[in-house]
Amino acid sequence: MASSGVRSGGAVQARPDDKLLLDPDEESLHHGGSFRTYMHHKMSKLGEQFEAQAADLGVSSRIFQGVAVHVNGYTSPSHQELKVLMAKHGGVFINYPTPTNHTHIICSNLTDAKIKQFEKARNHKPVVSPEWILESIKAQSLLPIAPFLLSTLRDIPGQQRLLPFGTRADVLPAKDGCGTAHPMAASEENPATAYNQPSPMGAPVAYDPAEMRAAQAEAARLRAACDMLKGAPKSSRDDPNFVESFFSASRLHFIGMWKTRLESLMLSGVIGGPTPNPGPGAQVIFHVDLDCFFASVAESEHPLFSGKPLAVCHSNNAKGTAEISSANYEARKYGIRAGMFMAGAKQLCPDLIVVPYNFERYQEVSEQAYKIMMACSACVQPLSCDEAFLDVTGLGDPFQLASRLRADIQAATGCTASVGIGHNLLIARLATKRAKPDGQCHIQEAEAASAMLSLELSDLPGVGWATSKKLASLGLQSVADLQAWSKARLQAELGDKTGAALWDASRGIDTRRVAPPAVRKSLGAEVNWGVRFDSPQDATRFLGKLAEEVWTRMGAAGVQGRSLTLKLKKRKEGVYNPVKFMGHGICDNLSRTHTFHRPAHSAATIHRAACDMLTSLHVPHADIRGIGLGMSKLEKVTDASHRKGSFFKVPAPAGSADRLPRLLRAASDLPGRQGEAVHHKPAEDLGRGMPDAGRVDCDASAPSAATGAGRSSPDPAADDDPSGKAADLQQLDGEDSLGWSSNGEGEGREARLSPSHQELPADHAHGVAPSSLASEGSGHEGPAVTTDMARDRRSGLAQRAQVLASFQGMALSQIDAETLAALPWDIQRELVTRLPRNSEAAPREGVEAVTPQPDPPAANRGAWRTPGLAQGSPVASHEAVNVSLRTSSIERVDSPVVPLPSVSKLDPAVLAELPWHLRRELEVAYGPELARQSLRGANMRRTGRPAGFKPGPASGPIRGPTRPPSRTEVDAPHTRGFKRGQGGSGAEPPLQRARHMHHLPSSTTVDPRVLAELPPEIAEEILSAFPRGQRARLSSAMREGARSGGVQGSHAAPGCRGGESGKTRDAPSVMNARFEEYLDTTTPLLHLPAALLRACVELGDGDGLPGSQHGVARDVETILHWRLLQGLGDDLEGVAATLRSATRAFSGRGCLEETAIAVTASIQAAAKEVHGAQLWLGSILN
DNA sequence: ATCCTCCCCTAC
DNA sequence: TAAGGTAGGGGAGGAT
Ligand SMILES: Nc1ccn([C@H]2C[C@H](O)[C@@H](COP(=O)(O)OP(=O)(O)OP(=O)(O)O)O2)c(=O)n1
Ligand SMILES: [Mg+2]
Ligand SMILES: [Mg+2]
Repeated sequence: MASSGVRSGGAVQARPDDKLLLDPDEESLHHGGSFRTYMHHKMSKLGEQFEAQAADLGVSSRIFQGVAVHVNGYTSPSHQELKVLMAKHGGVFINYPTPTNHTHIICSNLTDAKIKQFEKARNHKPVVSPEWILESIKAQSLLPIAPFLLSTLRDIPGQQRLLPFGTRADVLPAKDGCGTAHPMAASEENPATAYNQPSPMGAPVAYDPAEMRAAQAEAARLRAACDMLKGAPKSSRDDPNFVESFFSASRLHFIGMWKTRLESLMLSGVIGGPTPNPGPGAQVIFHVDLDCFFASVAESEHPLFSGKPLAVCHSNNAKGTAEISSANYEARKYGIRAGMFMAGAKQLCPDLIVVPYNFERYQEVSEQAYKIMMACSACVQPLSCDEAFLDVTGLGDPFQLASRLRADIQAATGCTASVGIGHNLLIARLATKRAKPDGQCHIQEAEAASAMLSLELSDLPGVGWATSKKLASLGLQSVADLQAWSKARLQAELGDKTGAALWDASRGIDTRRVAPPAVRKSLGAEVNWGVRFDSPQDATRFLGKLAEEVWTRMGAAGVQGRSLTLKLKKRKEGVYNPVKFMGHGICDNLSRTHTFHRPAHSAATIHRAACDMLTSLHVPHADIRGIGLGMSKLEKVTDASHRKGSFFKVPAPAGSADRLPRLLRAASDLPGRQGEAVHHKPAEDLGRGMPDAGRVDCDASAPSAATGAGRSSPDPAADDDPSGKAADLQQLDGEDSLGWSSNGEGEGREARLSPSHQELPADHAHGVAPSSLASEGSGHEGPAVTTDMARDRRSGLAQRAQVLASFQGMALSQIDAETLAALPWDIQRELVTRLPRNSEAAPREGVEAVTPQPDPPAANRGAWRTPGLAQGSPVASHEAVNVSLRTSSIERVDSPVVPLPSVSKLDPAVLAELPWHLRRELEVAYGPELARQSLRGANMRRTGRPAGFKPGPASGPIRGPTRPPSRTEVDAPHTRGFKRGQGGSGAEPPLQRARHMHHLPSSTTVDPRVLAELPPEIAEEILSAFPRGQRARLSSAMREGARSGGVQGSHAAPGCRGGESGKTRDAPSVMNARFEEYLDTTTPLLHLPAALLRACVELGDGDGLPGSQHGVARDVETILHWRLLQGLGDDLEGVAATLRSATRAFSGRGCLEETAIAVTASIQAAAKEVHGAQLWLGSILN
């Protein structure tokens, strides 16, 4: 199978962290490694093991006293055997070398890669063959190493790398299979690849003192000018906006969120989307990676730095625990690595130049590099901000292509990139290692197998510290060892997948193909630095921030989620002082997951569930060192409500035009403001459809059902899927949103934004608002300016807030791509992160390909094939890949947009009662500020609860004693619902607010047996809501599943649906019409009793239900709603009866009976409220 | 067998 | 002083 990297999961290793217990203050600082730099721990741990082993074995001599060997690569005798021999004879065996912990390197055969590796070591040690050990033992004394030195290194170190023709080993046809003979030596074409004098054996040359002083001064200036950490409070204790300020300065946050940003940029057209992979067969793969990316950016902007040891880091404190983010290759000669503490780095190189981060620039460079890569090949798989796979099969000579690519990247960005070339992803990736820095390397298929033998196990992608250790414990030290094991044995030891992946990887086998970024499966936010809580309320508050963050990101991504995970780091017993300043130190990691049976629908919902989980984990607040929230079981937001158009952006049809404004006015006490309606630009609107925004379908004949466009001419009878549900359901398991489609027809239909013909006003780049929708009082109660904006504020860039405000309420797709591209980086980022991709309300004008673009595949696939562009600038190349595309914008110019009042003007109570999709819309438009406002509403109303209702904890949604972890938790939430129904007759506030729309359960979650038990007309209604294929499947499953005859005959086969339903007329189409009606009920709040909805929500959230029962719970809810649709909404007893009958259907299968009973009671109790609720709502709305 | 939860591991 | 995030793969073990 695909051997995408080897991973070992589940293995409970003794982490380096765990053992520090030697040191009461956890890891000891003088080791100089970061928490992530396990090397030291690894080494001491193994040293201990060794000592124990030696003791066991009994030391038989002291021949190797004072000798510490590190065995490199495959040897004979084996790694393990040498280890034993050393142990027996008084030597030390070092698994993980540092410049100082060993005296000799033992090695059987030298490869280029190894030489390179040795060269990089600060003080290289003699490299000796294993015979030295064997012979010494034989002689019973330590023999001189001279005769055993490996010949290649016996001469002047580094000398053998000076190859003829003055070119680097990695760009030349080389003995080691590195490089492909090519007439155009890279050195000619690209000076960057020309040989650079390396300092021999990595011993750093002396630097010019004057230059060095100048460089240090420049670095100091940069650090002083960097306001990233200036004067900011530093922990959760003292910074109320800690989450924001932390993220804005976190490098790991930056690289972690990068993919999300790229995806959005692709969607928005700023960066073109990728195209399908060519079919099966031999492929040529590039792995492109910028050299020491962050450091390189600094070097390129300050040439003074080049050639001097440089690192990117927040702090220059030579005793500190700030982490190195990236070190240039000069610094690496000293052993400096990413992740290292500054203290350790300065120890290795006191003259290290330290520069601060420049995230804006990294983003720019990354984008430029991606544009160039996509111009090279349209088939690009992004891996990270500085790294991607390219499929360049059939695009010409790989070596030349790579040279060109690297040259272009360097020309455009000032940063060098290296390219690994191989016949599969694994080989390409390994080749990059050899190529670096600033080189390229082609490992030919024929030499791949032998190339593998020169690798360390940890060179295999996916083999990290724990896996190496595990393998070592199995006696596997080298790739050759690995190859000697059978796949079955590896699988038995390491698990099925891991074993197979290792087996493949050790042979250079990798069946993956360059692929589009997969649909995201989870989304989370966590903070494990600076987290210190003084009270449980602190923790709860913090969780609130995280909940908002997660909720906001979900909105930006257009997803909902059903599974929430809380992650906690709990200070380990006995560890009080993390070595790292404000770090988490040694912790136990805990997590708890909560599954909603329907997607969480507000920040408050998320917060509440999170608080419950926090409580249930029983971690004292003072012990919490890290905390995070993650959402999984994601679904694209395809709710029917979203296809109805947005109240806030759509030109309201006559008659209904004032509906929402009125609602909003009621909510905000603002006078109507239609007069100030904004006319935003008729820009290219790429994102029409909701989830598929990125896929700009040029095929004019393609039905736009998915985008809801078809609904403008509703003709239920004519359409088998009038409700559009089919489209929705398909989207749920839809491909991706980037326009990669695995069916190759994407060729020639690949659509990108054409550069706008409208000239962008120069001011745009300088932050002048493109629209007049500036919020009044954009001062402190202005638009939601979140997370990264905190930095801007501190920077005094208030202007940015205005720019952002001007985009408020717009969808990404509505913003002209050039406009977006011209904006400053962080504004772009903010927009891309915070705005919804699409305006659900966008007028449904067509997107037409101006030119059909019957591009020949090769041209479309890039490689600068486009005539006239062969020498073009990268930008030109990029444009060449674009397919001209224009969006006709009918009536857009005149579309009035309802202006949004400032958040603080919104009445939380009204917010709380809005149908969730409306609230969601507002939240997406406003950003997290609105979520906060909603939260206020929820809390406010909660405090107003009637006496007798069990109050929650003082300051937050934490509830009392929580459910036991495993079983019988089923009744906890239902009990809650029941109690609420009983006691909360009057003003009992809804914790979850009313929603009027519901997902139809996916057909796979509708149990046919349940359907079969239902009254025929209900079952029929439900069936009819599914698209034909699923309907057929369900109904046949239903017929088979139904044992008793009653329902059997009443459901016709798909073809003659309704024919036998016995119900006089064309039942389905009537029902469909009803369904349409339902969907068109834009303000169901007016029609459905709020209390009833609330009761549904009680059931709807299904807190804590075992996953297997969620589908059933959904069914119950769906049924309830169908009954409401049938006009039974006022007949509460009837609804309750329906529910009871559904309950009967479920009972005996051991689920939900209690739930249903509880909800029924709840509904009955709620009935009393209905009248009052209607009056209340009515008063609000009029 | 398959799913679910709670981890662990890896990569950037 | 200093910003140790994010997402996916995968295993163990229990529930169904
Ligand atoms: N532990 C890490 C690893 C990476 N990065 C950031 C800084 C890097 O510059 C960037 C890219 O990661 P790479 O692994 O590609 O490392 P470099 O590009 O710095 O070096 P190389 O030349 O080895 O690719 O990600 C980081 O901050 N911390
Ligand atoms: Mg890199
Ligand atoms: Mg990289």
